[in-house]
Amino acid sequence: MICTCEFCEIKNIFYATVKEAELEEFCGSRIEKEVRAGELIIRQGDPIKDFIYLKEGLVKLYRDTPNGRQIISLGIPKDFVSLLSVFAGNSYTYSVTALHNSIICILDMAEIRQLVSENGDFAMSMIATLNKASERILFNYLDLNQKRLTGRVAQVLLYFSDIFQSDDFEIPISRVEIAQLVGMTTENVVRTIAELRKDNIVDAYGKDINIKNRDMLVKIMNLN
Amino acid sequence: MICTCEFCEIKNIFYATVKEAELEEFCGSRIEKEVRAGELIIRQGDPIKDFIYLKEGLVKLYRDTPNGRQIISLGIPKDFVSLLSVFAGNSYTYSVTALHNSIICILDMAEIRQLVSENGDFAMSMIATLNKASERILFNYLDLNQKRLTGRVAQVLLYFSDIFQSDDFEIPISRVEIAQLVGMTTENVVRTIAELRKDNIVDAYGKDINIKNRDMLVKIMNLN
DNA sequence: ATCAGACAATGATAATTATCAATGTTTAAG
DNA sequence: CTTAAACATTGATAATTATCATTGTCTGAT
Repeated sequence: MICTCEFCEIKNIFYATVKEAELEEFCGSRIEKEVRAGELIIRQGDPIKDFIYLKEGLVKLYRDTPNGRQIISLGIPKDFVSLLSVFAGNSYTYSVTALHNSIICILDMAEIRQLVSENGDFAMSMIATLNKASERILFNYLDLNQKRLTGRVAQVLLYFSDIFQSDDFEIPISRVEIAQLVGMTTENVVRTIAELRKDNIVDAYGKDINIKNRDMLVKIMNLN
Repeated sequence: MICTCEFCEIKNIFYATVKEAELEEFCGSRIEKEVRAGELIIRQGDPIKDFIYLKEGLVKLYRDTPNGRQIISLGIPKDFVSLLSVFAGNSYTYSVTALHNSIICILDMAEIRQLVSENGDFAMSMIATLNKASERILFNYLDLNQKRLTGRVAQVLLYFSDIFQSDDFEIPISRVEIAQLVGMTTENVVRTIAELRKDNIVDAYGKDINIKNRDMLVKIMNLN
């Protein structure tokens, strides 16, 4: 047996739905790959041949337009990095780059398609997962757009706090990238974080963040 | 045979993928319903029991939050009105209301699920369609957020022009709804349209719009 | 037909955010 | 270890957008 990752989401879908023989065949053709922080995993415009799953690490999904770069979302372990457009189009409409050193699992898209076609339960799980992920991204955006800058920054900080399960963490992206993620200028990201520091709501030295007053930060997120 | 709509998207998926007997059974259990302009089709929070397809007319998908209402997208004929969250959650995360008198086709969600499970080709088509629709909505939002107010209004007007295949049409939504669709205030929607009129780019009397200088309108959409 | 409530329009003003400029700091490549 | 490039910071200012106030207009229910 080649698939040994205990908590692999895809494998779990399989276990629930696929015969043992299918699983082995499938696992045999997958490629596990280490990527370094900063390394490009998917390039916007590239043909979609693989289905990519994030085993370990942290990545950003973003797109470049004539008007600048927008970060669409971050991917954490167990996320399908291929999610938008994999079943819809021929080429990727966004890029993916590793933020931390990461391990990705590369599956053949044709095989995934075949599995969807042949295995109804697998298809259902796949639809549900993709549906959930794209809804989360969309609604997150809708939420952001109702907020002012302070609220957006608060939301980002609380998001990271949630990912790292701590009030004390290192922001995995630069100020520039925060700006691209929430749709504001870099200068205003800096200023807003400085404000939060002055108001004693967070400690912030560069990328090190400590949330000192979570209740207030949540209030700011909701009111602005 | 009960399914007689010549251009039904769902039926077409079936034809390509489903046995004749399945199709008849399925069609037998569908309900076709007329809804009047203004009528609520799906209420945010309601349990998801049906899968709804728009045969005729125009609808809006929107959600209400503590900070106000946001229109997520408009649905046109052949759109799946149930798209976000149908396969992901138990209840609708958004509402749907008819803008024009419309005809919807109501299918049993359990039957759709069963078909996905039993019929791989159907599953593939379903994934592709949902994937495409949610990507369109998301990227449309990302586009909007890079634009200033003038650009957003220009984009909306061109969008309607595209739906109605004419430079001369009646906006199907109010100024208030345009504001909810593109994330700006009603006052600024009014002002922006007034600007476009003064600059001789559109004629606008109430809901009647005539695009007089399409090239310029496209430029405004792209530059702002 | 009329009347309340929603919608539309416009101006004045305030609040928010972006832009521009300048300078300090960190980081990665050689 | 050094150095250029990217990143971060801050202030001043301009541009954009929202808010508030007021008035006019349309529309659907009685």
